[in-house]
Order: sequence, then structure tokens, then C-alpha cells
Amino acid sequence: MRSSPRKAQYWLVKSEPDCFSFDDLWTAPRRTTGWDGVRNYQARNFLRDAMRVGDGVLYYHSGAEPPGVAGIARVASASYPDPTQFDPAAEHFDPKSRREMPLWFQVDIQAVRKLPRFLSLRTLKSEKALARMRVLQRGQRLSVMPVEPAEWGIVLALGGLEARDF
DNA sequence: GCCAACGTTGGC
DNA sequence: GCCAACGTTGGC
Repeated sequence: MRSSPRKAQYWLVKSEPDCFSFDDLWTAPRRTTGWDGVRNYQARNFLRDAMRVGDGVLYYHSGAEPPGVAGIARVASASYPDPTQFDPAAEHFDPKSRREMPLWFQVDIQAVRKLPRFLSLRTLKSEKALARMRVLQRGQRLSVMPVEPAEWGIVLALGGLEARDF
């Protein structure tokens, strides 16, 4: 039996630009980095179980002035164990994790396009069509979350990109 | 299994 | 710096 083509999937990831900005990703080797350090089970499940190579990623700057979407990226690898969980010197070392049964996973993400217009949180909130977007719901703190295909299209358009730019 | 205390996130 | 919201921890 053959599987039918997958529907396109989209995600949003958060990063504090003081820590790792979209420009940092853009200038990284192959414009790619391992998205390590995620230590939330719901976010872990998205990384480990749902993300696929080629999925679209909105790169969101949190803790920034202003916060908002800075660029788009793509999932560039299958998920694999986050090596920092095993490193006692790493900030996100997790002594509960075992190499034979890792707790935490990551994917590689690769920058695709910088948004011609940075899309501030304020602007996102003002867009009625995005009212249900997950990142805009009060109290949500996930650093990795799904984005609806329609929302992806609206965000790209607001940011000055077209669908074919991805 | 409950729930209070605590730590973290992240906008403002 | 403040604080609301949330996840985790640990006593019971």
C-alpha cells in the first residue's frame, strides 16, 4: 500500500533573539541549527512525533522589543535525541534521561526567508483572521506549536512574502 | 490523587 | 520590574 502525499504542515518556534535570533540562524553554517534545549513535554511531542522534513516554521522572537515573527524556516531533519540532555555541563542537562531511552528530542531547522516586514505581536493581534492562532491565545507558553495552513498564508502575506517564497 | 508552593515564561 | 499564567514538584 502506498501512502498518499502528506498535507503541508506548519509550526511556530520561539527564540529569544538575545540568545539566538533569526539573523543568527541566517548566518549559521548552511543556515541551519539543531533546535535543542526544549524541555516541555507537549513541545517535545511535536518535535519527536509530528514534525517532518520540509515542514514550514515561523521563527518568533520572544522576550524581544517588539516580540514577533522575524522570518520563515523549514524543518531540515527528522527528530533525534537532543544531545544536551546527556551533558552534565549543559544548561539543559537532564539526569533523569537515559541514552537508551532519551526524554528529549530536537530537529534541525534551516532559515528560508527573512520577512521583508517584521511582524510584531501587536500586528498579529490586530488581524481578525488570526484571532484563533495558537501563539496569540492568552497564557500559552509553548515554545513549539502548530500553525494552521491558512494562518501560515496570512502571516507570510502580512510579512511581505508569497506562498512560493517558501 | 490532591493541591500548595515554587520556578519559568513572556508580555507589558 | 511586575505579574498573570502555566508546568512541575513534593508533602500528605
